[in-house]
Amino acid sequence: MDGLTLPRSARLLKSAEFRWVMAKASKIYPPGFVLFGRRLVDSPAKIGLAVSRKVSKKAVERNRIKRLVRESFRRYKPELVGLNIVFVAKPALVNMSNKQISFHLDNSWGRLVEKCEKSLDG
RNA sequence: AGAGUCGGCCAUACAGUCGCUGCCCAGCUUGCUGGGGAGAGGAAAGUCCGGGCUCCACAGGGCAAGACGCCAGGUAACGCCUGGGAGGCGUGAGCCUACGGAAAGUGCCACAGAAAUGACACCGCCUAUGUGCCUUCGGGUGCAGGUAAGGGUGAAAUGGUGCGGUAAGAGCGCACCGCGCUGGUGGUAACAUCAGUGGCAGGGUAAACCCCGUCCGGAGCAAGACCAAAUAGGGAAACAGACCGUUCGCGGUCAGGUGUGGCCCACACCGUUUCCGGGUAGGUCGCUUGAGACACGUGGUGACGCGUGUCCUAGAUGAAUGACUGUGCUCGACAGAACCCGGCUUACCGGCCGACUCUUAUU
Repeated sequence: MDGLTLPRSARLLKSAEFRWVMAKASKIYPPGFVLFGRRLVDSPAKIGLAVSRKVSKKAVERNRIKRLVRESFRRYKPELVGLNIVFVAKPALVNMSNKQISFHLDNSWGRLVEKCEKSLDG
């Protein structure tokens, strides 16, 4: 069970960190959201969330999405070492159930890792 | 038992594992580990009112704009709440009311109707009055004139009913009701009620302009206070290498570093250090002890006030309160704190408690 925690050191907390990732990121587009990934040597896996009021005007909906993302990221964190990730939600997520969103998230982490490896080679 | 009214309360529950954010204690490597304990709502929402708090402005006062508008009270304050009055709805418990002014002025009111407010004579009614005609001398009828009782129109036609009165009628007179004025009585008041008096104001609309009265400086926690990298620029001080001159203020000459270049020359750039002030990223405070919660007592019809005791009950900031598993049932609605309170409004699966009303039946 080691490593399945989500301390603040595993979060992107500053706008500078967000800009650094977005500036030169590998992107994948699963249904309802976008993942930006960028490799940083000697860094733990880090995630930053961006769920704006454009996605939903209801705070409950936005919280629901963020909680699902954090939970999925927490479980897959050991496979994502050295990667800084930014999650950007889209309005389509509101109409999806918790199970659907979790399914798409769980499938996306691996694809993001592959994409980053490729861009590193190229 | 059924139907209903009002008030209050709850918001899937329990257990286990993992995860997140503050707080307290201990340890060390000072941001981690271990332990303990806490962690969304009745609306946290809409941001529609009122206040606290912060900064700015401000001698005093006025205008404008806006809100409010029966009376009294409660409150920090309110556009809120409580009690009362008036009007309306309901068999009732109860509920609803933007409830000041239309004899200050302006605007608007289709159509219909004879006439729409300085009212009006279409039909009808009248023959008392003036006059013409007819006459069987009873009267009949035209015109003038009188008449707002009746018909008809309209949202609205100078108050309603009855009696008297009259040529027919009319507040013309009278009684009761309505309205205005004056006074008495009850009530803090709104208002109620009684007596007198005037024959009687004249449609609606003020959530149309408006008039009267009351209240109101502006911006908001991204308020505001503090700490403070890197880079550029500002100010001050010290040190400015060697030599020469000096009127002791300084002046002159030669050097230094970095970059370009194979190198000399050359070209370009640069005083150094320390401190000060402003200030960006970032950080800290504001930030949860407060018009506070609960219990008891007490004053008040009540909103609420007072007294005593006990308690501390989220504080995030790229933004915490979640995930999984199991069990139970009525199968779980609307929905997530963001400086803090008091209200209003809107959303909502349902459940529980208390008081009361109506209908029916039984004893």
